Amino acid sequence: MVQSRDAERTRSELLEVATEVFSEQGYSGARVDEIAERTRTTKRMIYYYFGGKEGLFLAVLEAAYRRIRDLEQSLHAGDLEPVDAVRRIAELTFDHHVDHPDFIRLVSVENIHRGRHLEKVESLRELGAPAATVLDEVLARGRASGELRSDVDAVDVHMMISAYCVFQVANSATFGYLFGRDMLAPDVRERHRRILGDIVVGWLTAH
Amino acid sequence: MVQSRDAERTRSELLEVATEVFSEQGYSGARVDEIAERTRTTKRMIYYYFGGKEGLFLAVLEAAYRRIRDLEQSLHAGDLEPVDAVRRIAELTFDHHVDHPDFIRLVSVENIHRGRHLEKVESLRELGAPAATVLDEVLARGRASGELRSDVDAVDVHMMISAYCVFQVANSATFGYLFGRDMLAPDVRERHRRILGDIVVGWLTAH
DNA sequence: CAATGTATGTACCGTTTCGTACATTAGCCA
DNA sequence: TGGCTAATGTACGAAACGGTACATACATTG
Repeated sequence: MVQSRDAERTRSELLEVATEVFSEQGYSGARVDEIAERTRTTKRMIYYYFGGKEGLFLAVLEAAYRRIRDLEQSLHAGDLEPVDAVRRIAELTFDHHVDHPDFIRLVSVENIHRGRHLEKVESLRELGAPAATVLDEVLARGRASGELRSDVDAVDVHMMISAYCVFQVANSATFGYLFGRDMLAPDVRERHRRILGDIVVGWLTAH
Repeated sequence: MVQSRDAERTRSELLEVATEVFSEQGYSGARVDEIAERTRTTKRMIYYYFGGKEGLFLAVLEAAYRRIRDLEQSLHAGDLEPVDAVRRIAELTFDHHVDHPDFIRLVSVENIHRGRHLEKVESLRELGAPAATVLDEVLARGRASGELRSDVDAVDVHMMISAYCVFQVANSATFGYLFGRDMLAPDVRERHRRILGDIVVGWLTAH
Protein backbone atom coordinates (compact mmCIF):
# COMPACT_ATOMS: atom_id res chain seq x y z
CA MET A 1 0.00 0.00 0.00
CA VAL A 2 1.81 3.08 -1.24
CA GLN A 3 0.18 6.19 0.08
CA SER A 4 1.19 9.76 0.70
CA ARG A 5 2.55 10.45 4.15
CA ASP A 6 0.58 12.40 6.68
CA ALA A 7 1.98 12.27 10.17
CA GLU A 8 -0.97 14.08 11.70
CA ARG A 9 -3.53 11.80 10.16
CA THR A 10 -1.62 8.70 11.20
CA ARG A 11 -1.41 9.96 14.77
CA SER A 12 -5.06 10.95 15.02
CA GLU A 13 -6.29 7.79 13.36
CA LEU A 14 -4.35 5.71 15.86
CA LEU A 15 -5.82 7.74 18.71
CA GLU A 16 -9.33 7.35 17.40
CA VAL A 17 -9.14 3.61 16.90
CA ALA A 18 -7.31 3.12 20.20
CA THR A 19 -10.05 4.99 22.05
CA GLU A 20 -12.55 2.57 20.63
CA VAL A 21 -10.56 -0.57 21.34
CA PHE A 22 -9.51 0.39 24.87
CA SER A 23 -13.05 1.34 25.78
CA GLU A 24 -14.38 -1.91 24.37
CA GLN A 25 -11.82 -4.32 25.74
CA GLY A 26 -10.20 -2.59 28.68
CA TYR A 27 -6.53 -1.83 28.99
CA SER A 28 -5.19 -5.36 29.25
CA GLY A 29 -7.79 -6.74 26.89
CA ALA A 30 -6.88 -4.31 24.13
CA ARG A 31 -4.38 -5.72 21.66
CA VAL A 32 -1.75 -3.53 20.11
CA ASP A 33 -1.94 -5.59 16.95
CA GLU A 34 -5.69 -5.20 16.74
CA ILE A 35 -5.50 -1.45 17.11
CA ALA A 36 -2.92 -1.28 14.35
CA GLU A 37 -4.91 -3.55 12.06
CA ARG A 38 -7.98 -1.34 12.33
CA THR A 39 -6.03 1.65 11.02
CA ARG A 40 -4.43 2.31 7.66
CA THR A 41 -1.00 2.15 9.23
CA THR A 42 1.02 -0.42 11.15
CA LYS A 43 1.91 -1.30 14.70
CA ARG A 44 5.30 0.26 14.17
CA MET A 45 3.69 3.70 14.26
CA ILE A 46 2.27 3.18 17.74
CA TYR A 47 5.80 2.83 19.03
CA TYR A 48 7.03 5.66 16.87
CA TYR A 49 4.46 8.16 18.09
CA PHE A 50 3.44 6.96 21.53
CA GLY A 51 6.32 4.85 22.72
CA GLY A 52 4.19 1.82 23.47
CA LYS A 53 0.85 0.51 24.64
CA GLU A 54 0.80 2.51 27.84
CA GLY A 55 1.85 5.72 26.12
CA LEU A 56 -0.98 5.24 23.68
CA PHE A 57 -3.44 4.74 26.50
CA LEU A 58 -2.24 7.88 28.25
CA ALA A 59 -2.72 9.84 25.04
CA VAL A 60 -6.20 8.40 24.65
CA LEU A 61 -7.11 9.38 28.22
CA GLU A 62 -5.75 12.87 27.77
CA ALA A 63 -7.64 13.45 24.53
CA ALA A 64 -10.88 12.13 26.02
CA TYR A 65 -10.67 14.26 29.14
CA ARG A 66 -9.76 17.31 27.12
CA ARG A 67 -12.87 16.85 25.04
CA ILE A 68 -15.14 16.72 28.07
CA ARG A 69 -13.45 19.70 29.66
CA ASP A 70 -13.99 21.82 26.57
CA LEU A 71 -17.64 20.93 26.60
CA GLU A 72 -18.02 21.80 30.25
CA GLN A 73 -16.55 25.20 29.68
CA SER A 74 -18.99 25.90 26.88
CA LEU A 75 -21.85 25.23 29.28
CA HIS A 76 -23.14 28.59 30.48
CA ALA A 77 -26.27 28.87 32.54
CA GLY A 78 -25.84 32.40 33.80
CA ASP A 79 -29.00 33.71 32.23
CA LEU A 80 -31.33 31.19 33.86
CA GLU A 81 -33.06 31.24 37.22
CA PRO A 82 -31.20 28.99 39.73
CA VAL A 83 -33.81 26.24 39.72
CA ASP A 84 -34.02 26.14 35.94
CA ALA A 85 -30.25 26.36 35.71
CA VAL A 86 -29.53 23.26 37.78
CA ARG A 87 -32.07 21.28 35.79
CA ARG A 88 -30.47 22.52 32.60
CA ILE A 89 -26.98 21.61 33.75
CA ALA A 90 -28.17 18.16 34.77
CA GLU A 91 -29.83 17.56 31.43
CA LEU A 92 -26.86 18.76 29.40
CA THR A 93 -24.56 16.56 31.42
CA PHE A 94 -26.91 13.67 30.82
CA ASP A 95 -26.94 14.29 27.08
CA HIS A 96 -23.21 14.54 26.93
CA HIS A 97 -22.71 11.27 28.77
CA VAL A 98 -25.10 9.21 26.69
CA ASP A 99 -23.61 10.72 23.55
CA HIS A 100 -20.06 9.78 24.51
CA PRO A 101 -20.16 6.24 25.84
CA ASP A 102 -16.55 5.66 24.86
CA PHE A 103 -15.39 8.30 27.29
CA ILE A 104 -17.43 6.88 30.15
CA ARG A 105 -16.19 3.38 29.50
CA LEU A 106 -12.65 4.65 29.38
CA VAL A 107 -13.12 6.22 32.79
CA SER A 108 -14.41 2.87 34.07
CA VAL A 109 -11.34 1.15 32.71
CA GLU A 110 -9.09 3.70 34.32
CA ASN A 111 -10.85 3.25 37.65
CA ILE A 112 -10.31 -0.47 37.51
CA HIS A 113 -6.64 0.41 37.49
CA ARG A 114 -7.18 2.85 40.36
CA GLY A 115 -6.32 5.95 38.36
CA ARG A 116 -2.72 4.87 38.00
CA HIS A 117 -2.49 6.16 34.42
CA LEU A 118 -4.45 9.33 34.95
CA GLU A 119 -1.95 10.51 37.51
CA LYS A 120 0.80 10.29 34.93
CA VAL A 121 -0.86 12.79 32.62
CA GLU A 122 0.50 16.16 33.65
CA SER A 123 -2.02 18.17 31.66
CA LEU A 124 -4.93 16.72 33.65
CA ARG A 125 -3.80 17.72 37.10
CA GLU A 126 -6.27 20.52 37.64
CA LEU A 127 -9.22 19.41 35.60
CA GLY A 128 -11.99 19.43 38.16
CA ALA A 129 -12.33 23.16 38.56
CA PRO A 130 -14.33 24.10 35.43
CA ALA A 131 -17.24 21.78 36.08
CA ALA A 132 -17.48 22.95 39.66
CA THR A 133 -17.34 26.70 39.03
CA VAL A 134 -20.43 26.89 36.85
CA LEU A 135 -22.43 25.00 39.46
CA ASP A 136 -20.87 27.02 42.19
CA GLU A 137 -22.17 30.26 40.77
CA VAL A 138 -25.68 28.90 40.30
CA LEU A 139 -25.79 27.47 43.81
CA ALA A 140 -24.64 30.80 45.25
CA ARG A 141 -27.46 32.64 43.52
CA GLY A 142 -29.97 30.04 44.65
CA ARG A 143 -28.82 30.23 48.23
CA ALA A 144 -29.05 34.01 48.17
CA SER A 145 -32.61 33.95 46.90
CA GLY A 146 -33.56 31.22 49.32
CA GLU A 147 -34.66 28.89 46.53
CA LEU A 148 -31.87 26.34 47.01
CA ARG A 149 -30.62 24.60 50.10
CA SER A 150 -27.35 25.76 51.54
CA ASP A 151 -25.90 22.60 53.09
CA VAL A 152 -24.36 21.21 49.91
CA ASP A 153 -21.54 22.43 47.69
CA ALA A 154 -20.89 22.30 43.96
CA VAL A 155 -18.85 19.11 44.15
CA ASP A 156 -21.69 17.34 45.98
CA VAL A 157 -24.12 18.28 43.24
CA HIS A 158 -21.70 17.50 40.45
CA MET A 159 -21.03 14.10 41.96
CA MET A 160 -24.70 13.27 42.19
CA ILE A 161 -25.30 14.25 38.58
CA SER A 162 -22.21 12.41 37.38
CA ALA A 163 -23.17 9.31 39.32
CA TYR A 164 -26.57 9.13 37.70
CA CYS A 165 -25.29 9.85 34.21
CA VAL A 166 -22.28 7.57 34.39
CA PHE A 167 -24.45 4.73 35.62
CA GLN A 168 -26.70 5.01 32.57
CA VAL A 169 -23.80 4.22 30.32
CA ALA A 170 -21.30 2.30 32.42
CA ASN A 171 -23.74 -0.16 33.97
CA SER A 172 -26.34 -0.46 31.25
CA ALA A 173 -25.32 -4.00 30.40
CA THR A 174 -25.74 -5.61 33.82
CA PHE A 175 -28.51 -3.41 35.17
CA GLY A 176 -30.45 -3.54 31.94
CA TYR A 177 -30.12 -7.30 31.84
CA LEU A 178 -31.08 -7.94 35.47
CA PHE A 179 -34.05 -5.58 35.47
CA GLY A 180 -35.20 -6.12 31.92
CA ARG A 181 -34.87 -2.48 31.00
CA ASP A 182 -33.10 -1.47 27.81
CA MET A 183 -31.21 1.61 28.96
CA LEU A 184 -30.32 2.55 25.41
CA ALA A 185 -33.88 2.77 24.11
CA PRO A 186 -34.76 6.39 23.23
CA ASP A 187 -37.95 6.52 25.30
CA VAL A 188 -36.27 5.05 28.37
CA ARG A 189 -33.44 7.49 27.96
CA GLU A 190 -35.81 10.42 27.71
CA ARG A 191 -37.60 9.24 30.82
CA HIS A 192 -34.34 8.95 32.79
CA ARG A 193 -33.33 12.37 31.59
CA ARG A 194 -36.48 13.89 33.02
CA ILE A 195 -36.15 11.93 36.23
CA LEU A 196 -32.62 13.21 36.75
CA GLY A 197 -33.89 16.77 36.45
CA ASP A 198 -36.64 16.01 38.97
CA ILE A 199 -34.17 14.46 41.39
CA VAL A 200 -31.76 17.36 41.35
CA VAL A 201 -34.45 19.99 41.61
CA GLY A 202 -36.41 18.10 44.26
CA TRP A 203 -33.29 17.58 46.31
CA LEU A 204 -31.93 21.11 46.14
CA THR A 205 -35.25 22.84 46.70
CA ALA A 206 -36.22 20.71 49.70
CA HIS A 207 -35.27 22.48 52.91
CA MET B 1 4.10 -29.07 50.67
CA VAL B 2 2.24 -32.06 52.02
CA GLN B 3 -1.10 -31.11 53.41
CA SER B 4 -4.35 -32.82 54.09
CA ARG B 5 -6.91 -32.62 51.32
CA ASP B 6 -9.91 -30.44 51.55
CA ALA B 7 -11.74 -30.01 48.28
CA GLU B 8 -14.11 -27.43 49.67
CA ARG B 9 -11.38 -25.28 51.09
CA THR B 10 -9.38 -25.42 47.86
CA ARG B 11 -12.41 -24.41 45.87
CA SER B 12 -13.42 -21.56 48.12
CA GLU B 13 -9.88 -20.29 48.49
CA LEU B 14 -9.56 -20.14 44.71
CA LEU B 15 -12.85 -18.27 44.50
CA GLU B 16 -11.84 -15.82 47.16
CA VAL B 17 -8.48 -15.00 45.66
CA ALA B 18 -9.90 -14.89 42.14
CA THR B 19 -12.53 -12.37 43.25
CA GLU B 20 -9.76 -10.15 44.49
CA VAL B 21 -7.54 -10.48 41.44
CA PHE B 22 -10.32 -10.09 38.87
CA SER B 23 -11.67 -7.03 40.64
CA GLU B 24 -8.21 -5.52 40.85
CA GLN B 25 -6.96 -6.26 37.36
CA GLY B 26 -10.01 -6.82 35.23
CA TYR B 27 -10.77 -10.00 33.34
CA SER B 28 -7.98 -9.84 30.77
CA GLY B 29 -5.55 -8.30 33.21
CA ALA B 30 -5.99 -11.10 35.73
CA ARG B 31 -3.40 -13.84 35.39
CA VAL B 32 -4.28 -17.45 36.04
CA ASP B 33 -0.79 -18.05 37.37
CA GLU B 34 -1.04 -15.14 39.77
CA ILE B 35 -4.36 -16.33 41.15
CA ALA B 36 -2.90 -19.77 41.71
CA GLU B 37 0.22 -18.43 43.35
CA ARG B 38 -1.78 -16.47 45.88
CA THR B 39 -3.50 -19.62 47.09
CA ARG B 40 -2.13 -22.66 48.84
CA THR B 41 -2.86 -24.79 45.80
CA THR B 42 -1.78 -24.79 42.16
CA LYS B 43 -3.04 -23.66 38.78
CA ARG B 44 -4.00 -27.19 38.04
CA MET B 45 -6.91 -26.92 40.47
CA ILE B 46 -8.44 -24.00 38.59
CA TYR B 47 -8.85 -26.24 35.59
CA TYR B 48 -9.98 -29.12 37.72
CA TYR B 49 -12.75 -27.22 39.47
CA PHE B 50 -13.70 -24.46 37.07
CA GLY B 51 -12.60 -25.64 33.66
CA GLY B 52 -10.51 -22.57 32.94
CA LYS B 53 -10.13 -18.86 33.36
CA GLU B 54 -13.59 -18.00 32.09
CA GLY B 55 -15.26 -20.69 34.18
CA LEU B 56 -13.53 -19.28 37.23
CA PHE B 57 -14.73 -15.80 36.40
CA LEU B 58 -18.30 -17.03 35.99
CA ALA B 59 -18.12 -18.70 39.37
CA VAL B 60 -16.77 -15.51 40.91
CA LEU B 61 -19.58 -13.48 39.40
CA GLU B 62 -22.19 -15.93 40.57
CA ALA B 63 -20.89 -16.00 44.12
CA ALA B 64 -20.69 -12.21 44.28
CA TYR B 65 -24.20 -11.69 42.99
CA ARG B 66 -25.57 -14.34 45.28
CA ARG B 67 -24.08 -12.53 48.24
CA ILE B 68 -25.75 -9.25 47.32
CA ARG B 69 -29.07 -10.92 46.66
CA ASP B 70 -29.07 -12.55 50.07
CA LEU B 71 -28.46 -9.21 51.69
CA GLU B 72 -31.25 -7.58 49.77
CA GLN B 73 -33.68 -10.19 50.90
CA SER B 74 -32.73 -9.67 54.51
CA LEU B 75 -33.60 -6.01 54.17
CA HIS B 76 -37.07 -5.55 55.60
CA ALA B 77 -38.56 -2.11 56.02
CA GLY B 78 -42.16 -3.07 56.49
CA ASP B 79 -42.43 -1.61 59.96
CA LEU B 80 -41.29 1.88 58.99
CA GLU B 81 -43.23 4.83 57.65
CA PRO B 82 -42.74 5.17 53.88
CA VAL B 83 -40.51 8.23 54.07
CA ASP B 84 -38.30 6.71 56.75
CA ALA B 85 -38.31 3.42 54.90
CA VAL B 86 -36.89 4.79 51.66
CA ARG B 87 -34.16 6.63 53.56
CA ARG B 88 -33.38 3.45 55.43
CA ILE B 89 -33.20 1.39 52.26
CA ALA B 90 -30.94 3.97 50.64
CA GLU B 91 -28.59 4.04 53.60
CA LEU B 92 -28.39 0.27 53.90
CA THR B 93 -27.65 0.00 50.19
CA PHE B 94 -24.97 2.62 50.62
CA ASP B 95 -23.38 0.75 53.50
CA HIS B 96 -23.43 -2.49 51.62
CA HIS B 97 -21.75 -0.99 48.59
CA VAL B 98 -18.93 0.74 50.42
CA ASP B 99 -18.38 -2.42 52.44
CA HIS B 100 -18.06 -4.61 49.34
CA PRO B 101 -15.89 -2.73 46.86
CA ASP B 102 -14.80 -5.97 45.23
CA PHE B 103 -18.32 -6.70 44.12
CA ILE B 104 -18.79 -3.25 42.64
CA ARG B 105 -15.51 -3.41 40.80
CA LEU B 106 -16.43 -6.83 39.49
CA VAL B 107 -19.65 -5.41 38.10
CA SER B 108 -17.63 -2.68 36.40
CA VAL B 109 -15.40 -5.27 34.83
CA GLU B 110 -18.38 -7.24 33.64
CA ASN B 111 -19.90 -4.13 32.11
CA ILE B 112 -16.74 -3.42 30.16
CA HIS B 113 -17.42 -6.77 28.57
CA ARG B 114 -21.03 -5.82 28.01
CA GLY B 115 -22.46 -8.45 30.33
CA ARG B 116 -21.30 -11.26 28.09
CA HIS B 117 -20.35 -13.49 31.02
CA LEU B 118 -23.30 -12.64 33.22
CA GLU B 119 -25.67 -13.95 30.58
CA LYS B 120 -23.99 -17.33 30.74
CA VAL B 121 -24.78 -17.80 34.43
CA GLU B 122 -28.11 -19.57 34.52
CA SER B 123 -28.70 -19.01 38.20
CA LEU B 124 -28.67 -15.24 37.79
CA ARG B 125 -31.41 -14.96 35.23
CA GLU B 126 -34.06 -13.58 37.51
CA LEU B 127 -32.07 -11.69 40.06
CA GLY B 128 -33.61 -8.26 39.81
CA ALA B 129 -36.90 -9.05 41.43
CA PRO B 130 -35.96 -9.11 45.15
CA ALA B 131 -34.48 -5.63 45.27
CA ALA B 132 -37.46 -4.22 43.44
CA THR B 133 -40.19 -5.85 45.52
CA VAL B 134 -39.18 -4.35 48.84
CA LEU B 135 -39.12 -0.89 47.31
CA ASP B 136 -42.30 -1.60 45.45
CA GLU B 137 -44.20 -2.25 48.65
CA VAL B 138 -42.89 0.89 50.32
CA LEU B 139 -43.68 3.05 47.31
CA ALA B 140 -47.20 1.66 47.19
CA ARG B 141 -47.80 2.59 50.80
CA GLY B 142 -46.34 6.04 50.24
CA ARG B 143 -48.51 6.67 47.21
CA ALA B 144 -51.59 5.58 49.11
CA SER B 145 -50.90 7.94 51.96
CA GLY B 146 -50.00 10.73 49.56
CA GLU B 147 -46.55 11.15 51.05
CA LEU B 148 -44.66 9.90 48.02
CA ARG B 149 -44.93 10.87 44.38
CA SER B 150 -46.64 8.43 42.05
CA ASP B 151 -44.86 8.97 38.74
CA VAL B 152 -41.90 6.70 39.44
CA ASP B 153 -41.60 2.96 39.94
CA ALA B 154 -39.38 0.79 42.09
CA VAL B 155 -36.83 0.23 39.36
CA ASP B 156 -36.43 3.98 38.89
CA VAL B 157 -35.72 4.44 42.57
CA HIS B 158 -33.47 1.44 42.80
CA MET B 159 -31.50 2.68 39.81
CA MET B 160 -31.00 6.09 41.36
CA ILE B 161 -29.80 4.62 44.62
CA SER B 162 -27.53 2.13 42.87
CA ALA B 163 -26.08 4.83 40.65
CA TYR B 164 -25.09 6.96 43.60
CA CYS B 165 -23.69 4.07 45.62
CA VAL B 166 -21.86 2.43 42.76
CA PHE B 167 -20.24 5.71 41.84
CA GLN B 168 -18.79 6.10 45.34
CA VAL B 169 -16.81 2.94 44.90
CA ALA B 170 -16.38 2.45 41.17
CA ASN B 171 -15.25 5.98 40.34
CA SER B 172 -13.54 6.98 43.55
CA ALA B 173 -10.09 6.92 41.94
CA THR B 174 -10.69 9.34 39.08
CA PHE B 175 -13.33 11.53 40.72
CA GLY B 176 -11.44 11.72 43.97
CA TYR B 177 -8.26 12.62 42.16
CA LEU B 178 -9.79 15.27 39.90
CA PHE B 179 -11.80 16.96 42.63
CA GLY B 180 -9.38 16.46 45.49
CA ARG B 181 -11.87 14.58 47.60
CA ASP B 182 -10.89 11.32 49.27
CA MET B 183 -14.05 9.29 48.82
CA LEU B 184 -12.84 6.61 51.20
CA ALA B 185 -12.35 8.89 54.19
CA PRO B 186 -14.85 8.04 56.94
CA ASP B 187 -16.18 11.57 57.37
CA VAL B 188 -16.66 12.06 53.62
CA ARG B 189 -18.40 8.73 53.47
CA GLU B 190 -20.72 9.63 56.30
CA ARG B 191 -21.55 12.91 54.60
CA HIS B 192 -22.32 11.21 51.29
CA ARG B 193 -24.47 8.70 53.10
CA ARG B 194 -26.60 11.46 54.58
CA ILE B 195 -26.76 13.28 51.27
CA LEU B 196 -28.04 10.18 49.52
CA GLY B 197 -30.85 9.93 52.04
CA ASP B 198 -31.69 13.59 51.52
CA ILE B 199 -31.71 13.16 47.75
CA VAL B 200 -34.04 10.19 47.75
CA VAL B 201 -36.41 11.66 50.27
CA GLY B 202 -36.38 15.11 48.69
CA TRP B 203 -37.05 13.64 45.28
CA LEU B 204 -39.83 11.27 46.26
CA THR B 205 -41.64 13.70 48.53
CA ALA B 206 -41.59 16.58 46.01
CA HIS B 207 -44.85 16.65 44.07
C1' DC C 1 -6.33 -53.90 53.62
C1' DA C 2 -6.91 -53.75 48.84
C1' DA C 3 -9.03 -51.24 45.30
C1' DT C 4 -10.85 -47.35 43.21
C1' DG C 5 -11.93 -42.76 42.30
C1' DT C 6 -11.09 -38.06 43.89
C1' DA C 7 -7.82 -34.62 44.50
C1' DT C 8 -3.34 -32.60 43.74
C1' DG C 9 1.41 -31.58 41.99
C1' DT C 10 4.94 -31.01 38.16
C1' DA C 11 6.60 -30.21 33.98
C1' DC C 12 5.82 -28.82 29.67
C1' DC C 13 3.62 -27.13 25.07
C1' DG C 14 1.78 -24.00 21.59
C1' DT C 15 0.18 -19.43 20.94
C1' DT C 16 -0.29 -14.98 21.69
C1' DT C 17 1.51 -10.56 22.47
C1' DC C 18 4.44 -6.69 23.21
C1' DG C 19 8.25 -4.86 21.49
C1' DT C 20 12.32 -4.00 18.21
C1' DA C 21 16.14 -4.38 14.62
C1' DC C 22 16.60 -3.35 10.15
C1' DA C 23 15.32 -1.84 5.72
C1' DT C 24 13.07 1.55 2.85
C1' DT C 25 10.47 5.33 1.01
C1' DA C 26 8.65 10.02 0.62
C1' DG C 27 9.23 14.75 0.65
C1' DC C 28 11.81 18.94 1.73
C1' DC C 29 15.60 22.05 1.22
C1' DA C 30 20.20 23.54 -0.18
C1' DT D 1 18.80 17.18 -8.43
C1' DG D 2 20.92 15.04 -4.81
C1' DG D 3 21.14 14.28 -0.17
C1' DC D 4 19.13 14.27 4.36
C1' DT D 5 15.68 13.45 7.72
C1' DA D 6 11.09 12.25 9.11
C1' DA D 7 7.94 8.68 8.39
C1' DT D 8 6.70 4.02 7.41
C1' DG D 9 6.87 -1.04 6.45
C1' DT D 10 8.53 -5.97 7.38
C1' DA D 11 10.05 -9.61 9.75
C1' DC D 12 11.24 -11.51 13.80
C1' DG D 13 12.47 -12.41 18.83
C1' DA D 14 11.64 -13.24 23.74
C1' DA D 15 8.71 -13.54 27.32
C1' DA D 16 4.21 -14.17 29.06
C1' DC D 17 0.24 -16.82 29.20
C1' DG D 18 -3.54 -20.17 29.06
C1' DG D 19 -3.93 -24.73 29.01
C1' DT D 20 -2.76 -29.91 29.34
C1' DA D 21 -0.40 -34.60 29.72
C1' DC D 22 1.15 -37.41 33.01
C1' DA D 23 2.32 -38.98 37.43
C1' DT D 24 0.94 -39.59 42.18
C1' DA D 25 -0.91 -39.36 46.78
C1' DC D 26 -4.86 -39.44 49.77
C1' DA D 27 -9.13 -41.22 51.57
C1' DT D 28 -13.15 -43.84 51.44
C1' DT D 29 -15.53 -48.12 51.03
C1' DG D 30 -16.34 -52.86 50.45
